[in-house]
Order: sequence, then C-alpha cells, then structure tokens
Amino acid sequence: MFLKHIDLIKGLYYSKTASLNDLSIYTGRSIPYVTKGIADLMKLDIVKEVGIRASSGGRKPATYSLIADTGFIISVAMNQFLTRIVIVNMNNEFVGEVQEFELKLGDNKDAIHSLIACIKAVVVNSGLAQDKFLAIGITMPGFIDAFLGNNLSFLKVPDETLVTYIAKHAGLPVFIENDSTAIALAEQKFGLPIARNNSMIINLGWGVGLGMIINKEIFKGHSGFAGEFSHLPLHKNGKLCSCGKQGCLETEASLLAIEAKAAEGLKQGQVSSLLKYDTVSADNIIDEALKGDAFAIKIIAEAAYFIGQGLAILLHLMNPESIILSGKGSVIGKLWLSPIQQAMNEHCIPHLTTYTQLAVSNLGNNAQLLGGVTTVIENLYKLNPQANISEPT
Amino acid sequence: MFLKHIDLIKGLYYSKTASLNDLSIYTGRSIPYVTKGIADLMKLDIVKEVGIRASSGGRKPATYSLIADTGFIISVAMNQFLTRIVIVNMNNEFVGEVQEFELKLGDNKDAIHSLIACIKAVVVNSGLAQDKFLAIGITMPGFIDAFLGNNLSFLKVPDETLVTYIAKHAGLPVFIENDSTAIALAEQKFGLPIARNNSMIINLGWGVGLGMIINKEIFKGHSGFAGEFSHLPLHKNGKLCSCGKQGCLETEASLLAIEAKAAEGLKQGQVSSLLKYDTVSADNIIDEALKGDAFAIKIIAEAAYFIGQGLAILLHLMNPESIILSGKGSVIGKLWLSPIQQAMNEHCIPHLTTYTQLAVSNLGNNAQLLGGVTTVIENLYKLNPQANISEPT
DNA sequence: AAAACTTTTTATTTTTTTTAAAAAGTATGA
DNA sequence: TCATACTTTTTAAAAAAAATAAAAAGTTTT
Repeated sequence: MFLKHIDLIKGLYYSKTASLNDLSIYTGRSIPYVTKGIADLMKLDIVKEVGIRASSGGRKPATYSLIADTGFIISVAMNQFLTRIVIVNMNNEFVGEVQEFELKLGDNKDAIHSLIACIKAVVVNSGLAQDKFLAIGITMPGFIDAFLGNNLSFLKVPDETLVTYIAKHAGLPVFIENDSTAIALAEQKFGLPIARNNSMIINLGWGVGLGMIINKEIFKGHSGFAGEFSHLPLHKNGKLCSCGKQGCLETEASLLAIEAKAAEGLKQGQVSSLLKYDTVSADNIIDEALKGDAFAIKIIAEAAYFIGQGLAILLHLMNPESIILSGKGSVIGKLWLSPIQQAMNEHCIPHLTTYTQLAVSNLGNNAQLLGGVTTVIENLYKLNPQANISEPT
Repeated sequence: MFLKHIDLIKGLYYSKTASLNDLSIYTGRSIPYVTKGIADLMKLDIVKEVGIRASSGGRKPATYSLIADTGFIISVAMNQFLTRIVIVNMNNEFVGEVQEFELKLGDNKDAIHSLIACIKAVVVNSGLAQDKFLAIGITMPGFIDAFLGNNLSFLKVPDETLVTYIAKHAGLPVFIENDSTAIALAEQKFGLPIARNNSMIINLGWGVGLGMIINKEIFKGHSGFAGEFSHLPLHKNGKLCSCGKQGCLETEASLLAIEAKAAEGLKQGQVSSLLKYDTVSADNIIDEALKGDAFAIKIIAEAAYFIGQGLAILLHLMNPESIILSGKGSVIGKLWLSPIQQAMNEHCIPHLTTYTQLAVSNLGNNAQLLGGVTTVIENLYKLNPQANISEPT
C-alpha cells in the first residue's frame, strides 16, 4: 500500500514539489487520475500539501510533496579504492554525513564482507528503525547486469546473485548499477536541464566512463555494453590496455594514464611541485594542478585533449544536446574544459559543435551517490508486487 | 474517413496480412478496440478478410489485408546522378517497372523542374486516376529537415519549402527524407528481423551513410545530424574531405575514394581487367570485382577494412543487435563482408563482436525505394487532419 | 473419443481519458 | 474601482478504451 501510484511518487521525488498539473504532465496521465492518486497518498500520510504556488495568471495551484521521513534510502557509491555511503530521505536530502570506508575492490576476497559490514554499521549508527529503510542502491565499476543483479567484474559470490547475497545479509532489498550509468541517471534527474533529453555524460575517474541519455532514457545497448568510451581504439601508441587491446583511449586519458605520465616526466627532470611527494598519486596531481602547478596542468590538459578527440567522434554519431563532465574528475572541471573544447572544434564538422553544449556537472562529487538513490527510485515498482503500478514498457 | 485508424493501416501495410491479435500487439491497443476498427475499415472497403491461418493449437485466427488498389504511393529515390521512380500499391507491391531518369543533383539549376517532369510523366503513364494517389515520398542525399520538408544541400527553392513547391506542381502531398535514413526505415520494416530493434544500417554508396535504429526507432539526434559516419575523423592521411576537414572516413572508404585509388593503381602499372576502360568508374570496378578481377577486389577490400574500423567504434558505443550493409553497394555485399568482419574483430573488445551480427541486406537495390514508401506510410496521419488518429508521441 | 489444453472471439465490467463546466485568480480599461 | 476579458486550476459528467470473464473453435493427449 505504501507503493501505490509509484509514478506519482517518482514525480514528486524528482521535482521535490509539484502541482497536480505538473504530475499529470510528468506521468502522462489525466488530471482526474492524478487528483485521485494524490488524494489516496495523502490519506496514507505519504504526501502532504505544501502550499499555493504563484501563477502567471489564473488560479494558483496547490502544490504537494512527499513527507520526508516516510522512508529512507541507503546509497552506496564504490570505486576501486573507496566506498562512500549515505542515507537519504524522501525529499532527497542527505540524513547525516557521507561515511567513507577504504575498501579495495580488485584482488580482495574479503571485499563483499567488508561492504556488508559497512552498510550494517551505517544502518545501526543512524538510529532509524530497520523498517523505515526502503532499499539499498549500490553503484560500482564493472560490467553490471542490473536486471539480474550481478557484477561480472567484481564482488563475485557463489551460487546466487550479488544482490540476493547482500539483501540476505543486510535484511533489505538491494539494487545495483554501473557507476557511469548511475552518474548519468543522477545528471538526468538532478543535474542541468540540458542533460535531460539527449546527453552524453562523461564519468572522469580511474577510467573514462560514459552514460548515454537518448530520447530521455538511459541507453545501454542490445546486450548492455553500450558506452564503452574508455576502450575506443583511437591511438597507435602500442600501450597495452587492461582490456587486452592496444591503443584504447583509456591508455592516454584516464587518471591512471595521468599518474604514469607524471612519474615519467618527473624522472626526466621536469620541474614541478609534485617532486615533494614520494609517489605521485592522481589526487596529488589534481591538488597541485588546482594550486597552479604548470606541469600538473599540462599533463591534465594533454589527457583532456584526447578525451576531446573521443568526444568529437561521439558528436558525429550522436549529435547530442549536451556533453556533461561529471564524476570524481569533475572537481577540476575548469581545467579540462578548454582543451576538450579545443579538440572537439579541431576534429568536428563545424556546425556540429555549435548545436552541442559542453558543461561541467553541478552535482560535484555527489553525482554517484545521487545515482544510487535514483537507481532505487527507478526500481521502486519491484519492491511490492501488489502495488498499483504500470511497469515500464 | 479513409484515414481512420491509421495505426491499423500501418500494421496491415507492414505485415501484409495480420490477425486481430497481431494488430493488437502491433498497435498496443486492446482486442475489442482493434476488432471495432477493422470492422469499420472493412465497411469502407479498405480492408478485406483473406482467410483463416493455421494455429499451433487453438482456434484458427481470421486474417486481414489492405485492399491493394485502394490507393497508390509514388516513391522517388534519388542519388547524385540517377533518379528512380516507382508506383506502389497498398500491398507494398510495385505497380509496373521502376523508371530511371538521369538527373544530376549537384550544380544543376534545372534539377527541380526535371524532377517534377519525371514525376508527372510517371503519373500520366500509369493510367491511374490522380485521386488514387496518396502521396509522393522522395528520398535523397543531403541535410534534410524532414519536419519542415526542406533539403539544405540540394534542390533549393526560393520563398517556400521544397515539399510545398513540388506538391503544388505535382498536385499531391509530398514527404522527403534523407536517403540513408530512408534505407534504415526500409530495413527496419521490410528487412531482416535482426534489424528491427537496435541496428546500425550502413548505406554503401557515393558516401558511407548511416541510419541508426535505437529502441525500435530511427534516431536522428538532437538537431537531426546524428549518424555522420562518413565524416568520422579516423585517418591521418592529409586528404581533404568535401566537408572541409582532413582524414574523414569517407576519404578512404567511399566509392569516390575507390575510384581514385583504382586510377592511381592503374597509373602505377597494376595488371587488371580495368585497363580496358577509358575512365574507370565505380560501376566498372564493382562489375570487374564481381567477375573476379584481383586488383578490383583488393581495393574494395581495402575500403571495406576502413569501414570495419569505423564500425568497431560504432560497436563500442552503441552495442547494437546488428549491423546491416545496405544501399547501392550491398550488391557486392559478400566482397565487403569478410574484410569488414576482420577489421571489427581486430579493433573491438572481443565479447562485443560476439553479440552483434553483421549481415548484408536482403532488399538489394530496392531499399531506398521501399524507404520512400515507408516515409509516406509513417506520415500518413498528416494527410487528413480530421482522421481518427493518435499522433506519435 | 473424451478430457485437457490452446488460441481466438465475443460480451461485460472497470478503469481511464476526454470533454465540459465551475472556481479562483490576474490584467485591463472605462 | 470595478466590471470585463482572459488564464489556470479544480471538479463533475460523459465517452472511450482496457481489463476481465466467458464462450467458441480448435489441437493434443491418454
């Protein structure tokens, strides 16, 4: 019964506050239908009226919101080295601080148990009753089968799916999604308006991920592998990539490639404030670049130029409304922006670039966490089979 | 009233013969709704019952078809040098022969009037009454604004759109579409089943066109320029392309590039049956390659390899169900197939190629003509504003 | 050859949308 | 300033479409 009229709940969640008319447009259903649905949800104390909104002429509409503490979602954003967890309420507000846990994904047999322990700790420390939590949304790198709930690259468990395993131990429903896909979802729902319809979302991180929004929907391809931007065969540098091929974009443009280039440059006697570190990490390079170190800026710009070259190809094929730079690397967005734009201009048919906007995300480092929440919201209809739902087609 | 229940007419047109159940699935509407609609159309003598179909167990369904001579569509397929026109009935059968007219598109002020004269001649020679024709579907190269009905590259007319101009002179409604997009439409509706949902349709011709089918729909991008496969910046050969950039795929892989390479090779003393021609045309090369000439086969294979390299990129990004080789060049499909497959295997992450089928179209040289018909069928709802229609969303 | 199972068609009920009307505002101008 | 014209939102009544149930017409199994 909590899950009656999922589409209305989704609409309210993403817009925070909406009128009956807004919801009718969002859901594509008639005003009377929406009116009845909201009345039901108000009786159930899931939705409340929050006041009257200004109008451009005409009767002022009543507006509605979800009641914040009806339910909570746990979002778990993992990368190769760090796992971040936060609790989010029904108004999409973080409840308490984002908790960070060092957790190595690769080559770590204990990763799955560490992860479960982290989640349990967050639940217990929150002081909230277990039945107040709706579900857990986990976002992480790797080839992910979101439908079955498995990650083909990391956190393998025997005899059952990753999702059922974690759900069993945490006592809550679990949904997983690829990190780049999750970031694209977050950008679509909470990011810039130009990211809503046809947008390419770049996840600048240890690799270069891509999430595609085509005709207002995430596009994953026929078998779920679309958006392999990182492994576009663009270079003839002979460098071996983790995928087994040579010359992938990743070998020149990822944070890993940047680390390698920095080490090489310093060995060859480059003057740089990076010399003060024993071993140079990507975070060091980012820090020093932000402080203005010329060498750090130069190698970041180089990588950005290669990303721009890849984006030129994307532009020719997809003609998107926008390209959004998001993910971990978006914090240095301004450093990437101009070399990327430069490369795009050089390698594109002129009028293509004029129709596509290149922008840095406004979600900062929270995109992946918001993507985990979005993953749960999008799967809400799976939580209660008796719910009054129209499954997505 | 002829145009009542457009969606049912479309379903019958594309499937030729269908049961009520088939149509219910095709239109996404309920059986009672479809039942009533078909009854209406039968009263109007647009649809007839054509018999009972076998069943795998259970009552045998009645099947229905459009009545072939209720209406006719004129399909006009243009390329740079040749215009082909055919009349098609409501059972998607060609009425009479395909008529060919030499008509240069580029640098020809008189092209528009020649085109209108050709269309008029076909109408008159058919002996059919003018009011039996539904519309004209014109497919041609260039940047086409199908919504406004203009071609930004060819056949410009002052003060009005191309579509209204031709419609005025021919006395029939006109719809235009880009040739590669039209071919993609034809492959989706009449081609191999694997081309229906997520497919990349390559138009091998004077350029290398691409039509994308994503989630069962033609995808044209945010401003209609998606699918610029021909101008992917993949080569560092310094060759200037018609688009103004250097190193586009087209400079190595189009029929024009093949012509140039053949001339160059012959000048350098290559032994080949091509030597018997004064000037070597693409058609000559295709002919001799089909007859087994080693040199002709070699330069075609070279171009094919470059196309395969481009397709590898497409595969990484789109992960389609299939790639279909169509258009003029598909008649030598088998010659392209293996070098293209080879290049794809070399440049793709292994498991990507295993999920995508590469195939040659089964529509031969008719794809573009069928695409013109499809363009009309898809725009049928625009013909009669009073019709009982639900416009596509 | 009857029973069990499928698939299609018809009839009935329920749901949802469409249309129309009413309510609640804003802007305008005599 | 206050009636008039115009908007937008909300409520009510009518019409359309879908979902459900039942019947009809077959096929397959035992």
